[in-house]
Amino acid sequence: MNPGRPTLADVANAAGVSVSTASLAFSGAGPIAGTTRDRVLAAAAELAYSGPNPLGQQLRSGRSGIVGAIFGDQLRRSFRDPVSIQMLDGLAQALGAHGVGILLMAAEAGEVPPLVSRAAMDAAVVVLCHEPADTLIATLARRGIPTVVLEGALGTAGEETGIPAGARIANVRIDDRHGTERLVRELRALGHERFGVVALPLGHDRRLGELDPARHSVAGFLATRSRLAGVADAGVVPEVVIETPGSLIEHGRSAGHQILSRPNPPTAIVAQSDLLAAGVILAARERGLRVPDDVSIAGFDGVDLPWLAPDVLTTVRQPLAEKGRLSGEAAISLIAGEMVPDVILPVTLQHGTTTAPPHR
Amino acid sequence: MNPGRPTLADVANAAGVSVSTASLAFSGAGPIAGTTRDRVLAAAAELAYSGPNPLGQQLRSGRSGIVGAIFGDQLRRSFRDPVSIQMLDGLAQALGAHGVGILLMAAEAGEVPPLVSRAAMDAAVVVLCHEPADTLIATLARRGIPTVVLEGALGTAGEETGIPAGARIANVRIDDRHGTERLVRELRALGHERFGVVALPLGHDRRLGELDPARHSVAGFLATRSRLAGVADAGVVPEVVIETPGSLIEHGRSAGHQILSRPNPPTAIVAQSDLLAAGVILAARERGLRVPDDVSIAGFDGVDLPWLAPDVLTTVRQPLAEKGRLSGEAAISLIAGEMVPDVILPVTLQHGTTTAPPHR
DNA sequence: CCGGGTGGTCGAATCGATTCGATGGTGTGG
DNA sequence: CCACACCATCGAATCGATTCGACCACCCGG
Repeated sequence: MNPGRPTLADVANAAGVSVSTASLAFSGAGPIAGTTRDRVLAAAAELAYSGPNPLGQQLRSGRSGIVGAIFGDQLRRSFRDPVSIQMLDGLAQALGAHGVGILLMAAEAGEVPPLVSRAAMDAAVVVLCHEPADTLIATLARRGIPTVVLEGALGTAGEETGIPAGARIANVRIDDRHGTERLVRELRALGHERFGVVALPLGHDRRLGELDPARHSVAGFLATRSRLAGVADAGVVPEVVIETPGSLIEHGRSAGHQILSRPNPPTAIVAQSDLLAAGVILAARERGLRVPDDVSIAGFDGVDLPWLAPDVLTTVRQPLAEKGRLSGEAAISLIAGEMVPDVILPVTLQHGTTTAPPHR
Repeated sequence: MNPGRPTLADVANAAGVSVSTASLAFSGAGPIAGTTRDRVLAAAAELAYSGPNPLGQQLRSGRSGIVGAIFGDQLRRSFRDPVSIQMLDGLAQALGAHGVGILLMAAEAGEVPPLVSRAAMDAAVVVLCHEPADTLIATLARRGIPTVVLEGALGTAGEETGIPAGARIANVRIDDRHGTERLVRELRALGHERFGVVALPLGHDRRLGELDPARHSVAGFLATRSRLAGVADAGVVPEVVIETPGSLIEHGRSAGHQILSRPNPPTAIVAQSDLLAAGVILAARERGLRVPDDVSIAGFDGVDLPWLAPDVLTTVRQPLAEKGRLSGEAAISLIAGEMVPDVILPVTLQHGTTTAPPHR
């Protein structure tokens, strides 16, 4: 401890009042005479006392004033995707408005970072971006920390996941299934019949390449991952599905090359994120293919990609900052002990210049 | 407070030992019989006690296990620049290795966010990216919080800035002045004589346009902002300096258009960041200018810009993750009460395809 | 057989604040 | 002039853990 730093008791002493009175002078809770308060504040200034020690307040109140935000990868990678950042920004705004801080944590590859099991938090927001998070959530639940799960698996509520029954968990997600379905239906309406899909990571193994048939059948994949269940809903079975290690441009680029180097490649490529789609577009450009004349490419998220000019990506826009804000408010409500209903945010189709009828 | 959550006292009670013994069972500090420890742990499991309450530990130890990271803008904007993110990633790694968490704070336009004056932190890292931060640093100093300042003004140590004398402050910066000088010298060696400069924000007002002569003369500007003092060191007085509201692609693009639309524009444009330089390149492309044949463009930072292909930016690379790591370690040392010497990291010139001899 | 050392346990103080109930004093209304 | 009420202040308990010094019993060596 910083030795010699004055405490409230020192200030009270110097001001000639009791500790409880000095406390009132700072908190303003309870009646106190103006002259007394001034005397206390003067004494505080004299001693260079910079206000009540937050640790004492926290122990007393049982609140740390902190919400943990847990991301599913190294920050360097998570934050290269504007999706995470816009989310985080919305979250920061909502929590900041309540004077609550954000404790940043990165959970690589399904590990549970020590901070998750040890740090003081009033609530947690799990932002894994499409990775399973059961052990993480179970750890938080065991600690009794209310948790907001973003885009979590559908059956988060106490199943055989090791998550205790009474856990206070709120879910926030977007209607990605419908969004994808509408996108794919439009592509079909344009005349496309053969599709390629570039998918976000399906597990913790982070591989790049065609769907591993030993672990996921195309059908099973379409059934379990809601963002792409919409593909099946639109009546499409993709010719090829490439799994990527993350939502980054270079992964999309590699996947794009893999798809476009096939003999007679699909005429439409649906990527599970905008960055992946941007990578596919770069790959197409590198192969001398014109977008959308030779191949249509669509993304998902609706983030700004100014450098993609002159192309404007056709995509499904989700309200990212809004999602962050709602998560923050859900966390605040959970802390206040309120029940929080699950939220499903709508998405909107956004037409760009990267999709068109197939060339024949 | 979460009512009914068991405390160490409850566990001790259930195990039939004293509180102090129960504490030893968890912390492992001090002698304890194996059988006793097992009994305590069993009782803990029985009661669903998930380990000592961090708030209690924190008060007792006087440590919160948290370091604040303060950024100079909305997170949404700060984090669109890979510079901040790589820094943050290095910081997270260094702090994570010591079990210390990062509390994220955004300080817009010179304001001091409430968290800075109220939240519990053992140290702070101020990452303002070239904005003045005196009031912020003074606030932290008044609270007795040791602080690491990145790329701070040169005279941070207790001047007439309102920063108390005994403040424990460490500075980490890069040798940007030399880096810029070397870059500009190379451009001159290539034959360039007329330069344009795209600058990062100079104050809190965040304007876009030519240097406001009422507030900064070109000479004064070159003298005070170290990253560009190097331009003067190289013996160059730029023909035009455009001030931007931030390090973003679109700002660089606007600035680029402003410079390139002049009659007889400069042959070389030096941007104070890679994102700004990328924006200038986009502007040049939009105007039908060839880079580097018609205009040479250089940046600063050395971040990956895969989407700029086929161009590869000529730039000055700074070790960003390393800078973050060192800042984290500096913070840890400060917390431990050690003195931390200022650090100046070297930069390296990185040749790309965006600079060449001027066209005549 | 006795004394010293030691390993294990416990009680109590401590960290820094908040808050409740009690007390004393003053002012006002009847 | 008395009594009631209310305002300001204070003392003490409390939040949940850590840690220091005391203590007890046991073991071992002399």
